[in-house]
Amino acid sequence: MELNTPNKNQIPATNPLSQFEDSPVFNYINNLSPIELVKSMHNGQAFNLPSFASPLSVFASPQLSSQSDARSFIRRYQFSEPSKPEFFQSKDENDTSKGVLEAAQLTGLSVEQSECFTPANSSKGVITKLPGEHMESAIEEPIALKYYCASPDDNIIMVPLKAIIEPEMVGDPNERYCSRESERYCSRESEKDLRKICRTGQNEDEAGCDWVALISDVADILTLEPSIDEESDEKQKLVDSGTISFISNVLQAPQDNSNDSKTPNYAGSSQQREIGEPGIQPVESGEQNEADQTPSVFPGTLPDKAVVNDAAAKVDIRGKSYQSSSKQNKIRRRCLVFEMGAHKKKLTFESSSSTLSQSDRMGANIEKHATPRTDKGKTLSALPGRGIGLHLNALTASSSGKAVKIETLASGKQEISQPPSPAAHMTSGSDPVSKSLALTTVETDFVPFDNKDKVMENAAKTLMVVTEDFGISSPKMKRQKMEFLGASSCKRCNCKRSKCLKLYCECFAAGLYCIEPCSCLECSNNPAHEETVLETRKQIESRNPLAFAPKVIRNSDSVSEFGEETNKTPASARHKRGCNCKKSSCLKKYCECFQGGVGCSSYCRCEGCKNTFGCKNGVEENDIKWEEPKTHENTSNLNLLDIIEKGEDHPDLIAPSKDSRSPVHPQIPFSGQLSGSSLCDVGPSTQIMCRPIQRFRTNFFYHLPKYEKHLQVIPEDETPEILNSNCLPTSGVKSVSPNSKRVSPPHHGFGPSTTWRRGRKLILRSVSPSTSLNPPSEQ
DNA sequence: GAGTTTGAAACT
DNA sequence: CAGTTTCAAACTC
Repeated sequence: MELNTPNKNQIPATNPLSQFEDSPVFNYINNLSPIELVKSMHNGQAFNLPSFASPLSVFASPQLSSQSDARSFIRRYQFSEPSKPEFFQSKDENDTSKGVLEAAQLTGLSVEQSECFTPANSSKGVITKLPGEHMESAIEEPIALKYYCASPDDNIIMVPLKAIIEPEMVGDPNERYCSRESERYCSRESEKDLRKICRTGQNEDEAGCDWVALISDVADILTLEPSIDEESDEKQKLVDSGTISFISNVLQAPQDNSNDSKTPNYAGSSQQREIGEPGIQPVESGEQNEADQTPSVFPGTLPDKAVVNDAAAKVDIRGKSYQSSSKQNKIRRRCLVFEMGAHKKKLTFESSSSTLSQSDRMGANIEKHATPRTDKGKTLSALPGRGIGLHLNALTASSSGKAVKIETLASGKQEISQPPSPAAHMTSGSDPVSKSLALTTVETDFVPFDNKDKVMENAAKTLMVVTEDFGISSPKMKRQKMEFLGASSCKRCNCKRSKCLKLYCECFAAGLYCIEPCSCLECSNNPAHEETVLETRKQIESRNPLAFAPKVIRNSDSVSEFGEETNKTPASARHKRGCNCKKSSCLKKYCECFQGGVGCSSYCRCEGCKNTFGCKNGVEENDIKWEEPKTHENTSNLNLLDIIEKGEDHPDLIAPSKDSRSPVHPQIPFSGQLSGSSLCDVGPSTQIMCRPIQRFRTNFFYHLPKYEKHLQVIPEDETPEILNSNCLPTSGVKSVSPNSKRVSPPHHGFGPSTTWRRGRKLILRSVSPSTSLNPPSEQ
């Protein structure tokens, strides 16, 4: 602590007072009318060198390390002004500083700002009122601003999240003492507060909203983080676990993390880099704490990540080789089709945020963050002719589903249950498992594509740990866990000869690049062969515009509100082309209809069909007792079918069938399991975006077969205008294949993104130039 | 995990 | 477009 004193003295000494006046802090203060007068009077005094030294030396924490000097200085510098008057009154500065404080106290905000620059305080100040340029930043980069704010030196100071979501906590006097100790205390408090918030947020819509926002923001940070990760893949993993840990920590009981300033975790290092102070500890320091990282995730890692982003950039500027760009390139891109990005994201978010419940909002938020980020998205979105679509679907969605499912199991109620609602799931605050799972699910959204896989695996592992911790270790559970693990990796192909460039390949068919978990040989379905992939895809689409379209379509007329039963009929959905099963009786996953959880239809040419999901001869499901598989011959009763399907004009608008039958269906292909491919299978190229949160929110689909899971509520009447404009005419295009099989209209390459409104899921689409708008010319 | 079965996709 | 081949997932043991 003694060492710090010289530094702080020296540093300010090198800075002319004029610099202080130009500093953001002053700008900010200037904006505070009460302060303005005082400031003009005492600039020099308030920031003269001696004033910095004394207080700090008194309160400096013994734990201070040289590495944190930079940060210390900044913070000191920030809070020295206000703190001095109250606690270090000395000299003539007193009057000035005090005056500042008093003036500041005239307004709550002023007080917060003027008082010690604790993270909480500062954060609030920043969020509430940002001076000049920072205000702009606030608009453009709210996330960043929430976690750090500019220091006088234009450096970034980490700001705990507490104030952001729970401003009232700022008032804690304890946090206003700006010694090192108190600072650390504040950090801990912030962490606690955040956890607290997370808990309380589950019960409070408003709080929940904030919480969601927080998580979303965190997601942003976390998502971005990998791109600037300077360390190796090993560290990448660390990050992944860290993200999970973060979520876990948020929900778990408060834990101490007193090493905020001392522990050179992400925060410390990044901050220091950011500040660019000598003695800054390299990132390596963060590694030393791999184990500690989890506990410190909150006060440190989170904000750090935010800082790191900037830091990395700045560091690069400074000539340090942190390889941020190369890291970005390292991120594997898996999607073949990409999200449109901001527009869609915004659209989704907005539409969902207005009327949705907390969970809805959460989903929306998460969704919002899940979509467009990652360099992958950036890179690929630029690809011409690519549709808009995010195909993490399977991964995220399925994993979510798994999470939910397992959670239910954890509760010991039923293996494949239908949680009341995602919200309920999230708000069942008393259940740690739920929390953990829920967050795990949510958290997956924060991760970039390939990281998602890793994260999901981590999440799955975490889930396993959690479930085991709670005594959930039955063989069945273990199996489910393993399934979950499998699902976490989304699609995995095992192609040997197709080079993963044919529809045989599930990854390719799903619009995904193959990833490590795949066991394919001579795989060309990777970013390295991007052109080949796209070209091949184009060829396939030219041959069959529906090749990448969802395999299961639903009749729009059956779409209804969630609560309605109108669309619970399997017959309301059908396989795009119908199956051609001969031996499986359409009772195995060989059958795409069965796999998709839909009944065989007149489109099918199956023999000995026993598909109990529906009747291709037009028998309404209502007439079917699903517990008793009903056998029916493949009678191509087109007339009846036409009647039944006259609403098929919206093949891709699928009601979320809160299908009650599927859950009890004796032959549900998935029996609660969500194969990693589930989503992708259905709509890969359909580009239906089933994000984790969506899955999470639509957990009632978990029991549904993979296809059906893809086809969730997309009420046409509620389809956003922007979407409607892109949607097929409601009149629908019924196309008939040469073999008398009706073909669903092409999806126009719309990469639907989904959102929720009034409890229903909307799929937002964007036009993909690559997909033909012409009626499908089914083979 | 190896082998078989199955049916979609691809090819002719 | 029907028939055949190829292919990889699903399934069985």
